[in-house]
Amino acid sequence: MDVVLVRWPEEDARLRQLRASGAPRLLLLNGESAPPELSDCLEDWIRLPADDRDVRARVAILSSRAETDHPAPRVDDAGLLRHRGRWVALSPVEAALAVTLVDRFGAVVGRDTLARRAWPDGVPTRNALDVHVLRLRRRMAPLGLEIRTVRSRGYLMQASQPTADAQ
Amino acid sequence: MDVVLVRWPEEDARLRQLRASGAPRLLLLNGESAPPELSDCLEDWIRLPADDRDVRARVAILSSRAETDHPAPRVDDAGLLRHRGRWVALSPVEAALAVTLVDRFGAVVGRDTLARRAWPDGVPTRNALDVHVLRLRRRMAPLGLEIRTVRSRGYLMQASQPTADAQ
DNA sequence: AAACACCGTTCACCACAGCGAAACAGTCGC
DNA sequence: GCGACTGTTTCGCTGTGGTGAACGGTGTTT
Repeated sequence: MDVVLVRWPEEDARLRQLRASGAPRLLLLNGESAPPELSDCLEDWIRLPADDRDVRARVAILSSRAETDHPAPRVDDAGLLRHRGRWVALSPVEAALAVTLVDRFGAVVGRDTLARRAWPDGVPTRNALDVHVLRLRRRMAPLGLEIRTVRSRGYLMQASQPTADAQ
Repeated sequence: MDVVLVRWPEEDARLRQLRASGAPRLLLLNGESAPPELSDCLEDWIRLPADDRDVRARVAILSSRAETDHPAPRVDDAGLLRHRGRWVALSPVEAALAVTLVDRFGAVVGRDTLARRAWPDGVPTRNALDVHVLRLRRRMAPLGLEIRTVRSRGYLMQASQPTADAQ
């Protein structure tokens, strides 16, 4: 994934956007500025002037973290679910569900919440949600995303990983 | 948490130990060495000679990551027991028990306290609590958490002791 | 020391509810 | 008409919570 270079503190507004979008970013410190407070593991900084190798090394680290760490997908305005450079097209109902799940990526979303977002005027059947979640699951799988069921509580979207559940 | 400073590449052996132990570490690059490949988010590097502010800033970042990366477990509002980036879903009864135990993480919680939290209107059977503690134990194990029994006192939740089978 | 009650662990079993998945059917747009 | 989208039914698996019972360790009583 591409790492965005940000002059700091000059481009502070742009930095906020990048943080919100989750893109990996490298802050380029000019001269005597105080070191920044990093928001997460997808952010790093380096003081200029710097060895070109060092800049490239930090960019490479951020890039690899963005690939393997906690990548947050997003649903664009055309209903495309994008994740790690790839995408799949979603149907309207699936997009509504995906938006809600991505919105709370990594956290549980109740079935009733999902149902209201997908069918504001009332859920057709008790099983309709299950079926659409099933279809969404199959669409998302190639992107390395999965929807985990939390029984009697709802669903949780996360990056596919063989963790957290064994017996 | 204390951040360990490592001269690199001189102290490579020591670095391996630190990586295995999970301690946060800052690599001090001497002169013209090529930048290292970082193993995780608890590792960072800086090229010497460096501004003292910069070293302190990177130490501070690593330290705060170490704090927030290995906190006590927590039970989120959906009944998920989260610990060190992983999670397991708990049933309602288990969640009630886990909340109480996490609340006093590392300290003993009396059986009566647990029973009242799980069944405010009275415990169904004499060994109902035991059975649910057993089930909770098995669910938590993959997270590296365990419940120790303190005879005639209650139970205590803590991180699993290393037992020859770890990852 | 043996017998005993107490406490906790673990297992097997059951009834029930939530959810998964397939298969089918109706609708809409190109 | 074809394919995509959606809704519905049905079947069955699995998680859940409660129960009884067997097992074992511990401290007390006789």
